[in-house]
Amino acid sequence: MQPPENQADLTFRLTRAIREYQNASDIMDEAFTALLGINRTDGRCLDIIDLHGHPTAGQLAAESGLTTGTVTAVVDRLEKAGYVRRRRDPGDRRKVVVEATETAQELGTLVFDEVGRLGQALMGRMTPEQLLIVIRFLEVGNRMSREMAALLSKHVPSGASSPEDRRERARAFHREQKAMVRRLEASFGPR
Amino acid sequence: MQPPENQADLTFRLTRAIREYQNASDIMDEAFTALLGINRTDGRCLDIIDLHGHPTAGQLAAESGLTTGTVTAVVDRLEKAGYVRRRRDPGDRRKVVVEATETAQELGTLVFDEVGRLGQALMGRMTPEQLLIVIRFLEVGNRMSREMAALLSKHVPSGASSPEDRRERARAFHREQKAMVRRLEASFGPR
DNA sequence: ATATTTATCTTGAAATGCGAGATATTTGAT
DNA sequence: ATCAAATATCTCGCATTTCAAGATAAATAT
Repeated sequence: MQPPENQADLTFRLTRAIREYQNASDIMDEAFTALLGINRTDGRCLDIIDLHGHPTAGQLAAESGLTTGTVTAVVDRLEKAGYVRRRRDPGDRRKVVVEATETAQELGTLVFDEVGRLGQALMGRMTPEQLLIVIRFLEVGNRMSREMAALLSKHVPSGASSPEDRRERARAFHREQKAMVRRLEASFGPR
Repeated sequence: MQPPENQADLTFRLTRAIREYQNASDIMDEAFTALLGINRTDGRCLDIIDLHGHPTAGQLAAESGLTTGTVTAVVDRLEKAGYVRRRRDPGDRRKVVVEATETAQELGTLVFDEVGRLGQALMGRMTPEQLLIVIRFLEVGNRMSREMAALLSKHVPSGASSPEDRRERARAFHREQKAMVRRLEASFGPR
């Protein structure tokens, strides 16, 4: 019985699976995007629209990291392709609400509902305890990433910047990060 | 004790955590990309370069879904920014091998090593059995996604296509997908 | 009532990506 | 050994996408 080595192997294997998860879902999204005949950015925005229900153009811009001008063009293209429509928000007529059409939803269902069913089948074979283990792992990981990203954003230069400045900023982030890591690690409880 | 409802809640919660995982890691990548002062595509390619060690330009094109001409421009920009360098493959002088510079690696380490440490700390608090549950879940999910994506790619039109054609293709995919789902579900074993 | 802020769209210019083709290298056939 | 065919990357003209400044309309604050 060699728990230390076994643990290390499993840790490595899990790290790898996590990293590959991102890649696998990217590939699926790309294929869907290609099926719809839209470009990568438009596909990303359509996913955001689906995930958020019916965001305003501004919300879409914020979520996607694109400028509002670009979002106008994205929505124009998606509207032309028949995948979204615009609606004025009745409570604030400055705002344009963007929603997915029935066409987009139908295609999404055709492509993703069986994946979803398969996922349900997989989860259906797991005990509540097992589900909770995975849930906790992912939820903690999500929280870690979000907090780290928020902190890192504070160190991003607002305009042009030299390589030396970037390195200094990365160092400053690293120092603050260590404090955050200590706090988060403490929240994990005893080892 | 209500196992059916509890199970459904947990399943929903896990589905949600999975979907949010993708978003969380995207946000972290975006922040890193912004710190480096490179655009989204260049950041994506730098990630591929890091993940694959030192891909050839052609491999980078295949992984990224970009044309080789575009990859040349991407590598030009990354090289100019000091994050990658080109090297001729001594065994085949047609091939250009692209590798990350020490600068890129240093910045990557500054930004990601503590996240990695935190991940290790989280995993260090889990038993081998718990690790295995998460590993299996992710590895099965990764396999599902990859196989689905490969099948879906076969239904992507090779050029311009009408909305009706896209719908038909999605339907055809759906039918073949069901057979695949049955096979994959059978591989999960008894419920 | 007026000034200020907010939300989206327009526009000119810059950046990015595609696709055809050029160039160099390697592989396969004779 | 020689030549044809295939492979790998880069070049180039053009198309598409994105940015940033500014315009317009609507909502909020004074």
